[in-house]
Amino acid sequence: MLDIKIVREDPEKVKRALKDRNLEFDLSHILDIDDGRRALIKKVEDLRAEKNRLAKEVPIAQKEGKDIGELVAESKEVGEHLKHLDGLLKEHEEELAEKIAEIPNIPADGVPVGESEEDNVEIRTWGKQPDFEFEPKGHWDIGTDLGILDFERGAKVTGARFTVTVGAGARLERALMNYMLDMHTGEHGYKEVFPPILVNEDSLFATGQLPKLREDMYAVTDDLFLIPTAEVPVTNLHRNEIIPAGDMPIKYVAYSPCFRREAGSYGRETRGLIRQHQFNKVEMVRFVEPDNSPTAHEELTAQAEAVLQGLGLAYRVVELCTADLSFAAAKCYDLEVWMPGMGGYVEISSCSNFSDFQARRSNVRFKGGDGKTRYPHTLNGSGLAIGRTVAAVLENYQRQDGSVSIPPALVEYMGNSTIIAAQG
RNA sequence: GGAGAGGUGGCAGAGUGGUUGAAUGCGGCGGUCUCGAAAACCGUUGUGCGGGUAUUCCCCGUACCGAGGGUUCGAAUCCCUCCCUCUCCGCCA
Repeated sequence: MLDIKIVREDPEKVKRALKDRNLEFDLSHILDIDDGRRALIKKVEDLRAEKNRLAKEVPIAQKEGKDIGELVAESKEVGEHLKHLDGLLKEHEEELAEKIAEIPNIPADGVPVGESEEDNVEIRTWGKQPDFEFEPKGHWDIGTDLGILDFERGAKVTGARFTVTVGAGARLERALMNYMLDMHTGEHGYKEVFPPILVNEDSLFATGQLPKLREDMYAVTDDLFLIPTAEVPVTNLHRNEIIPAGDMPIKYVAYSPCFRREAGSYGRETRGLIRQHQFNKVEMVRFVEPDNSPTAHEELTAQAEAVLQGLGLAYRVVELCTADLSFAAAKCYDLEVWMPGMGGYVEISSCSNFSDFQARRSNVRFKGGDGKTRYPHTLNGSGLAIGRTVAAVLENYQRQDGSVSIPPALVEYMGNSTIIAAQG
């Protein structure tokens, strides 16, 4: 959520941001509501002051044995007027809150302006794409042939885009989860949390999924939703809190399953593990002081990259342009892993700086060293999406005989196996 | 799911209609004292919004005692709905 003061004081900046995102938005309407709202606040508070004054006079007059009839009558009159204006004010405030919640975050300075994902900018690449002396297979074929990915039974048990991992496949999923969590807790200083995977609407509003992306999520009974990412529960851990000075910065890492309806995406990347309705992910979330967020963002991105490097997977880092930036993000790097079987790069991590956008929506503040209360900046990044990592390992480490060698870093997590052979 | 109790400032804990943003204690911050520290004593102690010839320290108004409504001239105090916590029972991985 943007600060209404910024919209009021620097509407040109907001207009530019919206234009860069290729959005049409009527700011003048918002400013009109805000003007009306502030005028009403003044009137309402003056009336309230008057009413408070009268109410205080009543017991005094009573003590002095005076007639309070006139005071009461006057107070009643003020009360009527107040009630009317208060109702109007409430309407203004609700409309303003609704409108301002629909404005996306302002892109950070330096974010490339673009019209579509075509305009994203490659920042760097890492690693060497493996050479094969044979035609590399897609991970769906590798996994199916080895008996470690079962797409058909996943579809039977639940439906399309649900997959069962079996034997060494299931173990690989678990190994990756532990490998990533161990790295981020052990080497990068994150505190591990294991959050609820059902969240309420307030939490989804705070991180920016609601109101816009309702259709992309699974709603269950009791007004709860399955989380699309651990970002939601973890970022909401401190909703409506003031973080004490000594507790900043905060670094959380969480494993969670993620659920996405992927409404409207049918037909795109449907094969294999790339676009599932349920997948596992390890997510890093940070709360930092505003000045530190650009540095923290680079650091967080490097920490996600460290996982790919540890696994020996070639990848590239792409900075999203204004058109591709998500609603709440001010700046975002995508990590795209090389998939030899698919013959292309696939997004495996998204590392974003949300500036104070989510903090405002969730009303998280922190006490600075100077004793002032301010909004922190929030950041998060996948470290990594596990399903896609399984796919990447299978494709990059496949061998001519159909088996898959296990990346050295994962051997200890795979019961010291070095190879995945066909399952019995 | 049933029965009961309860949600007050960082914490503990008063406060059942009247000048209460809220006693008291602890904690925190500042100071006095001390070579220094402790103790003692004194002072101070939240958040949001609006306004102000205040714009890195201020002043005025207003709101906030789980949330939202209601009664009243006036509500932390009374009424209603919801949420949460605790105890006991039931059920249960």
